[in-house]
Amino acid sequence: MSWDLTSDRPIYVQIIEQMELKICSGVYPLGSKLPSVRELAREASVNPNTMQRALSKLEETGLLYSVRTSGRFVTEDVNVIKETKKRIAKEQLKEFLKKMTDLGFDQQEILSMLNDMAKELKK
Amino acid sequence: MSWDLTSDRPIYVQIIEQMELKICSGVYPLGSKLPSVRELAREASVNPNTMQRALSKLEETGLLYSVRTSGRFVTEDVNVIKETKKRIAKEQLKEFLKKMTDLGFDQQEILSMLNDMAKELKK
DNA sequence: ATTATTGTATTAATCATCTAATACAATAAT
DNA sequence: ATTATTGTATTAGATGATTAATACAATAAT
Repeated sequence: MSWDLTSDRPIYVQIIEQMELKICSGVYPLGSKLPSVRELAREASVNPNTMQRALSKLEETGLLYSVRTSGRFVTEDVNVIKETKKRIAKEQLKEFLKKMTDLGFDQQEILSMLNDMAKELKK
Repeated sequence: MSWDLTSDRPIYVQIIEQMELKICSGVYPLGSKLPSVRELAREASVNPNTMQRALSKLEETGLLYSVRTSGRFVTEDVNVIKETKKRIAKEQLKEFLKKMTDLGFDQQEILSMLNDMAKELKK
């Protein structure tokens, strides 16, 4: 498991987002058991409290649930995951389009640049 | 002039990015004089020190320059602006594509969703 | 000449995040 | 029964961003 906590945003927020991504993409499968808070904290090289904070937030949105003394699990509800995926995608699209149009690019230019970049990344 | 400083990133970083955007898109034209540090701070509802910090960073990248006691100006070098615009666009494209592919979308899906969102925003 | 405005620097206080060090209760594992 | 592991809670300290309150030097405006 890899963690990239190098951005200028709060660490616990970065953890939330990357955990969401891992769940949506199946790195942590539906209903599967997560490593313990302490283990995850070790993995990510953060304080257990920080990891705990992120995980608690993820329970509020229904993506995780915890069984006291047994462990923490990914939701078994496919819908929650689908909705999360949709929500994130929409956020990303909106943010990206706003920034690019603010920069002065029109839709055609954006699509063209996107194709170029996709090609470049495929290499 | 409008400022959106509501994200979870450091305020001075948000200012830097929005200032870059305003310069690249011509809100602050080539060679034009900016409002004073104090005035900009008032506009953005931040402490003058915070604004000063952001502006100093923008000088390091050559986008602004200051003439002591006279004021602060946008660079007259078109190239600097062009390069900045290119740099930001590339960053955005890369970040966006990574997140979307991490989420599990393929290129075709991404393009399709982008078109949908563009239509929706145009309304 | 005087005044106001400019960018800049300094120091202290405040606030949120993060770390650190524990502790507790519940229960699975032994 | 005992032990180890689980999630959770609490308190204190460290760090960095932000605000606050000034101060200074240079010069444009008057």
